[in-house]
Amino acid sequence: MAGSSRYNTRQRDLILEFLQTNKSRHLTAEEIAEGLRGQRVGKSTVYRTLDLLIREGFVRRFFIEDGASACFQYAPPDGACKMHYHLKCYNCGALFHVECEFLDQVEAHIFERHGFQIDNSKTVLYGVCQDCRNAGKPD
Amino acid sequence: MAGSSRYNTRQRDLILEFLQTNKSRHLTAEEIAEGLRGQRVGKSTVYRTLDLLIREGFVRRFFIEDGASACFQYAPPDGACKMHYHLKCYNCGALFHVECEFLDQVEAHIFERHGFQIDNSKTVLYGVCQDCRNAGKPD
DNA sequence: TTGCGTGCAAAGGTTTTGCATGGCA
DNA sequence: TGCCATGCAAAACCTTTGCACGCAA
Repeated sequence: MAGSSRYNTRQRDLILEFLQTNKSRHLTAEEIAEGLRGQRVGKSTVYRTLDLLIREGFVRRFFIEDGASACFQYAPPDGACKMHYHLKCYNCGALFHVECEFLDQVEAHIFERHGFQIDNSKTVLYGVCQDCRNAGKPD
Repeated sequence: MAGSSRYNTRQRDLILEFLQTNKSRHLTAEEIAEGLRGQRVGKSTVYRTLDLLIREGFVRRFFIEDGASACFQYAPPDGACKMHYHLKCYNCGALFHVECEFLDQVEAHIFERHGFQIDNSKTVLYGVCQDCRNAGKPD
């Protein structure tokens, strides 16, 4: 279930469970390792397992505006996150899941008119969320 | 012209010129340094100059799907790239500049309906370009 | 001449890799 | 038991920083 790899291990289950529990967030490898502190999961294992889960399509990797480190998110092929776009506030870091027919139309339009097949599983739209705008412009 | 910094230096001119010459591409710091090889431009200077140009609004920084390194692109505040979206093929790396009223509509829609202000200067739509699709699915 | 900008090298942070050991099947 | 997965530490990589020197104004 956790993937088609040969063995199921305690560590892989823990990592996958942690990702599922936090499926609405973008997590760094550091945060995952930190969240599993005390449960004997090495950081290399976190990276290796994430690579595995990405290859198997259970996890997506994003590169966030800050740049330093990659972010990961649980998003199985048949899950809800397959079908929608992600908006990321670069001020507060909040992540929004938007199911929007406009975006679907754009996807179709870009495909028909410009010959480009957008992959929404790899795309994040950056901007500023309502709360941050209300709180005053970020500097 | 190259920015409001105190001094204009040979290195800064070279870097800016290289960025302008390649304005349709996403360049890594490495590629910029490489492109100026033999012209006595240190890599630290590339990074420092890019930071400066970003702060001054002449250059944008992107974080690309491959992940390892950041990409930079010349895009002055009054330039053409201000007004449109970028499509990046994650198979061949090609970058497309798309001016599309659909995208503007989506931007407006997301803003009105979802309260989120998309910043197209930070957003890149990932997918597969026509040539790569025609050449057969990437693996 | 002044002091910012540069280059080199070292430091800092993230991710990958090598190798012996542990644990799943 | 066989062999994949793990953990540690070292390596690899990108980016930033410290410091003395060079160069623009």
